Amino acid sequence: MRVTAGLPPAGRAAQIVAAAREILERDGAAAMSTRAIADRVGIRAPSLYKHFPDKAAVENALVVLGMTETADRLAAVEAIEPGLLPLARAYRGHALAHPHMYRLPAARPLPRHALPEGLEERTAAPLHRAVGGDPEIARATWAFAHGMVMLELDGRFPPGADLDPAWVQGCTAFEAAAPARHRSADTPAEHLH
Amino acid sequence: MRVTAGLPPAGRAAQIVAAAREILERDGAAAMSTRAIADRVGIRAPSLYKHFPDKAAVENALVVLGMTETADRLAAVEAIEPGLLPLARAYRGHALAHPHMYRLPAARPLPRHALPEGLEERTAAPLHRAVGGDPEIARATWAFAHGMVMLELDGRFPPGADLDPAWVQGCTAFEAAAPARHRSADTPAEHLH
DNA sequence: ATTATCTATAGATCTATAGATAATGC
DNA sequence: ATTATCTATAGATCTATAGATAATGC
Repeated sequence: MRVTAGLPPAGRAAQIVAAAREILERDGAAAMSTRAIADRVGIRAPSLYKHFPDKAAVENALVVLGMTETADRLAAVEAIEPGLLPLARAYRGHALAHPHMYRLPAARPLPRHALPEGLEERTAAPLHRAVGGDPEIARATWAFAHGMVMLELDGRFPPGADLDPAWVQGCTAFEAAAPARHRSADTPAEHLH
Repeated sequence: MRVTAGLPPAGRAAQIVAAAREILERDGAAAMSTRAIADRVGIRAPSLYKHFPDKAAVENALVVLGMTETADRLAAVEAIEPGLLPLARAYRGHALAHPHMYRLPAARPLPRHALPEGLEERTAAPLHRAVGGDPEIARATWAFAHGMVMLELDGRFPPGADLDPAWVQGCTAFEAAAPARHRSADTPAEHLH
């Protein structure tokens, strides 16, 4: 009962982050005001400052949450079905399912000072492995995936266009360029210079 | 003299767009308030509404300007030195030189209703030609270039990283996937399925 | 005694409209 | 007569602080 009614400070901070997340996911970053967050928690906006030093701290918590979930999801996909294309599909699916949670850590400068040690690397690791460890190709592939997601989220492709072929083309092209390592049988083998 | 002192309405609208652009390029979209624009023109903010129905109309003029300049630049590069890599370098250079002007038409939903007929297609045409006309590869390549630019602008790559190799890798990969057409001699020819 | 919360409010914005005034063009 | 401009201001925000009050934990 106590737990349900008046939650302790530690739980309150978690409630605030959860509320911020719900507003962010439903209405976007612009709607995520301190007042909107507080309303959802059932307190007044100034009370937030007893739990977080400022609004950026709440946002940073969401960034960490978003990156962690992405990292977990990509790692899970990698474990089940290795390869670039499955990873890319999961990446796209996750971003489209949570567009605002995607934008927060991906489409803005990253608050690196607020991140747990190693999270950024952990998020990138499955992609790095999928392209055979080449950092240049990993960057190019990341940019491709990020660009595809952003252009789709911003409605920049023709309305109703089937974007799957473009994803396949991109993944195929980068797989072909990647150093052969655990390459699946149906991928054409070719020389690299 | 008359021209320099009190410009006619038509010129005033152009002045407003120019002022908005200068603020946008220097301080970004958030700084481009109606008041900041008006200050720079030397009038009061409410006077803007005699020349534009609302602030969005001024922004739309900047979007058209940005897209037109990008289209012109890419067409010029294509005429001088055909190929995907020169185009990509020009694209990157233009975006880095004018980051906020890049973001306005590229990193937000596009106000298509406010665009001159054919401008969107004209901007995309050089890239389409550079990848041999395949629309899927063109989309993938566009996404790659946009992603590279956005990640660089948002400081998402490691600080001080040399991104040129990633651009080369991406362009090479997509050129290899593109249908052979005016392909340069040093590009490895290979089959497509 | 400490902590969480509240009310009240500072202090900065923003876009846009209403209505008055001055300047320009027939 | 029309047009551009002005002042004044509506009406909505925003984040964050100050200081009072209530509740909780020794």
